[in-house]
Amino acid sequence: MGKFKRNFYCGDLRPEHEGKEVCLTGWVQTRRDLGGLIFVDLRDRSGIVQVVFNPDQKEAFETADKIRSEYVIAVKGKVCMRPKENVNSKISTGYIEVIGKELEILSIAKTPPFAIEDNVKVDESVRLKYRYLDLRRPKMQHNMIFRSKVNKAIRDFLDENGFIEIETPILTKSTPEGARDYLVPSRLNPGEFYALPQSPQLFKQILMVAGMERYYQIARCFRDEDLRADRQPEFTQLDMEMSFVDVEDVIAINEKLIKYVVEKVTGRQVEIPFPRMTYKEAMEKYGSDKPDTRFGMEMVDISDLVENVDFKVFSQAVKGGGCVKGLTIKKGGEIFSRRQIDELGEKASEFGAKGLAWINITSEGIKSPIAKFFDEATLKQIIDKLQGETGDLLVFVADTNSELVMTSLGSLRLYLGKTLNLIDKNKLNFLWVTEFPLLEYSEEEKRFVAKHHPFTSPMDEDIPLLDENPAQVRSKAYDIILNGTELGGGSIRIHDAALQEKMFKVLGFSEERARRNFGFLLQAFEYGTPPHGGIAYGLDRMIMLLLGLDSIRDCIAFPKTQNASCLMTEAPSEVDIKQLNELHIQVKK
RNA sequence: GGCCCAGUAGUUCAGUUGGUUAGAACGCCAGCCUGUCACGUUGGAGGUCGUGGGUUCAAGUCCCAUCUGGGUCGCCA
Repeated sequence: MGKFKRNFYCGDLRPEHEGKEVCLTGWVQTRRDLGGLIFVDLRDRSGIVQVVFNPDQKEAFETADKIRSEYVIAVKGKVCMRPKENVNSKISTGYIEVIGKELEILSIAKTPPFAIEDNVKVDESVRLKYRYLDLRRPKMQHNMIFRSKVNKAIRDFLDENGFIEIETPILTKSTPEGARDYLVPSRLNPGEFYALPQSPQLFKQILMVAGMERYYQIARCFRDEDLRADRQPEFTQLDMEMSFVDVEDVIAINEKLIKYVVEKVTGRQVEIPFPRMTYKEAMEKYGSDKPDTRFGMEMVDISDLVENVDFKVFSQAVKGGGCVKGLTIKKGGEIFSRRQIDELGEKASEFGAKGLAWINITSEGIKSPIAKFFDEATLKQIIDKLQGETGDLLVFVADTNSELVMTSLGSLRLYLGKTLNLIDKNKLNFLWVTEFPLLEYSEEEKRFVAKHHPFTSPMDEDIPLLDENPAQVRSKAYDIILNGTELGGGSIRIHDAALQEKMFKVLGFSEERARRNFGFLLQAFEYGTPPHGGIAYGLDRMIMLLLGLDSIRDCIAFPKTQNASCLMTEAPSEVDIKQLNELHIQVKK
């Protein structure tokens, strides 16, 4: 440290500090050299204040002549009111300025590749390479501070509610099912590997067996899958687990948690309880298991109306076990030209639909390539069911595969919501989606796989279906959705060893394989297991949404690129042959 | 693995049907300037046009391959 000790932050200075001798430290934002007078905007974490140097203080003035952008300096000076005509109302310290008396350069700086200011137009790869400069920008500092506050609020609430923060291993056991593991070779055990955790799932359940009752952790998780704007290979979960609870208990405490955290960090009011929707309802109305309820335009099923019409695309879809669903685009007929309606059809194809039928309700009557297939009464029934009015455009997807109808039309709904600006960005729409299917059939593996994970409990009344119709079994799983994004999900777990073994059997695990992969859990369950359940949130994603960011990378200090590399450290990189030898690893070239 | 977009000065971009010495803005450097805060003003420096190959008398521009960054589908229990 230099000669002076900081006693004030730049951004904190106000008229009330007039006359105070202060010592400031920070980075030079800009220097404005007027010849006989030098202005320096000094920046620290708190903000910016203007420091003036004039030739009366010869030594300081001469030093001020030398400083440049991003030099690190210490300034001793006096807080003065600015003359009225020189007030800068754009900055919070604009009524005052500091008359510099002494100046010390603590560190010189190369010219940065981009200006340290918000809204700077610079490619993200440049920002990532010089992340330490990017993080100096006020917006990024705000994001990091916000994130820290979220963490603190979470810890405060959970601590207050009897949760214990427990760390679980990073070097752990590879498990099949789910995402690809990151592997770590073992030096002491040739040919064997640890895996980095995809989540602390098994450990938190074991902690329940261990009698911890209420656990949480802000845990780093790793998944070796392709990246997205909201997906990083290493990410942070808020992980929770509770004993002696059912679905309602988990939901209740989590609503309180979210209310507490969001109100604490954003000041915005959150109404609880949150709305709920079953998986079935979500799929049928929104074509998604994470519906964005910030706008309407719900899907309407017209299968019953068109089962026997002449239009074979519709009737055969229904008869073949599928369905026909439609959306009402309010004033869509006025918004979209014929050509744009065709483009909408192309969009629908991209989303997997075989085609897009449409009915345009114009003031001159119905315009539609399919209307001729319906008698007057049926047409009226369809329009009535979709609450179509003059000017509206009704669009339909039909298929023998109901799920395809729902997901493609659901994607089209989202696309329309975005392009037609139907989404109110100021809303915070929390939503629970419940009663997820326990299993789904994997065409790739020719067997049932767990929709959530293999430890999720079936709903009690559906347990008998496990044998006869596994696809019908609903689970005690729930997702928490915010504005159409999955914030987190969890479930009540199976705590009965026999049921767990049955579950493995349905999943096609041999007893041997179940033992090999999860033996420790099954064994633990034999020693007195409380009913338990929990949830895990994608914390980065939650922070991204609360900050209104487009990318998760903007709330992670050192994120990775789409190639899962770090442009600053240049990881991953090749390693010394000596290291490989110690790890008993040979690289295939 | 598929599809789409981008890559030209430190940064953000322009660059015509292929044709002279590749431009602009901001930034940077130097001079002048005592009330600036997007300081002003005068002058100056700065380019393997992502990389490799090809077509051509001639390539930033056309073709092929490849690398990098971003978006997206698959994938993400």
